[in-house]
Formats: sequence, structure tokens, C-alpha cells
Amino acid sequence: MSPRYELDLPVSNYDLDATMTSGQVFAWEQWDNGWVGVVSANWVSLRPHAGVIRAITATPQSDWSWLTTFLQTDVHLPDLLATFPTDDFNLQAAVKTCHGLRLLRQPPWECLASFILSSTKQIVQIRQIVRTLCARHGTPVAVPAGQHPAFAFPTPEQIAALSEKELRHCKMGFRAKYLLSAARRVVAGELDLESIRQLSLESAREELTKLSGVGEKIADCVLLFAYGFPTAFPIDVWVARALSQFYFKGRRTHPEKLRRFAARHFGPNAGYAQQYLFHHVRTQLA
DNA sequence: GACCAGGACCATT
DNA sequence: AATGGTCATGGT
Repeated sequence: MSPRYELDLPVSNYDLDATMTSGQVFAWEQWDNGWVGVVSANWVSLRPHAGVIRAITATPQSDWSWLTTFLQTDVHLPDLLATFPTDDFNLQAAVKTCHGLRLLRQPPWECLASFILSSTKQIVQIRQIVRTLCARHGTPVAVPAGQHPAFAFPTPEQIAALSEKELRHCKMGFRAKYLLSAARRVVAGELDLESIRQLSLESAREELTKLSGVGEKIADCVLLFAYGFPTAFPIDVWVARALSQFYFKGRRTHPEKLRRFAARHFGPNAGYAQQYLFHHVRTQLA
């Protein structure tokens, strides 16, 4: 394929708005009926049209696999949703209200760092922190004429070179020492983010939770959103509320019990089910 | 001015 | 094993 700035990706059952606002990614901006972000150091705008997502880049591309991987456009959603328990009324309601919601496939470092920053923060605030961090410490990327400046997510090297105080100036509070420590461990080779890919879910979770500031919930976010482990099942306050409300008569239930329930109830794509429940309760029932 | 947020960690029971 | 306090910060 000759290099070009524009590509129409054929899609069906793909709701870009729901996907971008469902708390997976924090560095994308809504613009002109679509979204603008940076993937693999490429500025890209995405706009839904009939049957396609139209992607426009700032520099000519001959290989678009970085984008199709990120968007997971090859995933056939109906087949995936068909693995959900059919007798689960609440989950089926979530599937209906969140029609076209997708899981993205993010670069591990950006995902890990973002979710280290997410701890007990609202999504709007996480977006603010990530935006500030990228603008101050990320490498600028080429943008089309007339567009706002855009920045890649800071690499582990870029963050490891900073001080905790500099990071705190990005309003991340006590999370600064966690982010700095994670970046330095990656740079030192003590944590190999690529090798995690080939581990079992349990071993991978164990590796990630060795980082300070990374517990089971944040680890599962990274395992699901970056590595694509289909049964990783992050349980935050919203998902915990949804599970307790839908399956435990509203009784507050210990996280470990919720975990075991999720593992046996939701099937081979439990992580996807989790994302539907999360977005459903946040947009419909909140 | 409370109250809460895609939590994790540590000290007490 | 199970609670309770603490950590920063800003939106609602």
C-alpha cells in the first residue's frame, strides 16, 4: 500500500464515543464529531462514518497495523458477546445500553502508568493528570496544520529522569512516588513489560503487583486493556457496587468473593463483561 | 464544606 | 483474617 494520510477502517458494532469515554484511556480528546489522540507516536484523528472509522494522520503511513491493533477492529463483537451468560438479565441490559462498546489494546507502559495514576481519582481528574504529564514531559509529535500541539505519553526513561517533586507538579499527589518507582524499575530492567505477555494470567498479575502502588485492581486493568487477557476482571468501586447489587442482593461483599463469582459466572470473555457493567452503571444508573 | 473518586498500604485488632 | 487510617487533589 502506498503511503497515505487517510484510511477508512471498515467496522460494524463499533461505538467510538462509548469506547473512548468508558475509562480505558485518558489521553484522547473529543473533536469535530470524533476523537484525537496519539498512538505509537502518531497523531491520529478518528471519525465515525457509515460503516467505517475514518483515520487521518499527520504523516504518511504505509503500515497501519499500529492503529488496527489499538482499535481491535478485527474483533467480531457479536461472536464475543454470544459467550456471555444468556440468562443474565442485568448483563444483557448492559449489552443493550452500551451497544458497540469495545476494549482497546493499549501499549503496556502507557496503560500501566495511567492506571497507577488512577487510584482513587475520578475519570475527569485522571484525564487532567495524564494530559498535564504528557504536555510537560512527553515528546511532541507532528500534527496537521491548525491542530493543537500533541504529545506522546512519556517513556519510562523520560519519567525515570524526573524527580518526585516534578511529577507532583502534575497534580498526581502521592501517586508520584509510585509512578517514579515503576519507571525506574522498567529502565533498570527489573520489570520487563514485554515478557509479561507470555505469562499465564496469574503469573502476570503476580509480576505487576510487585510494583508498589499496583494492587489487584490496577494490575487487572493493565492485564485486560494492554495485554488482552480476556478473563482479567478489574473490580473498582463501580463494578463492586454493580456486582453486589445485581448478584448479591445489594449486600456488601468481600472483593475476593466477587472475584470468584466473576470467574465462574461470566465465561471466557469476563473482562469484556466487566467493561459493559462498568459503563452501564456509570452512564445509565448513576 | 462535605463527599467521593476505575486504590494501595500499613498499623491495629 | 479483618477493619481503620492515611495518602493528594479537584469536581460535584
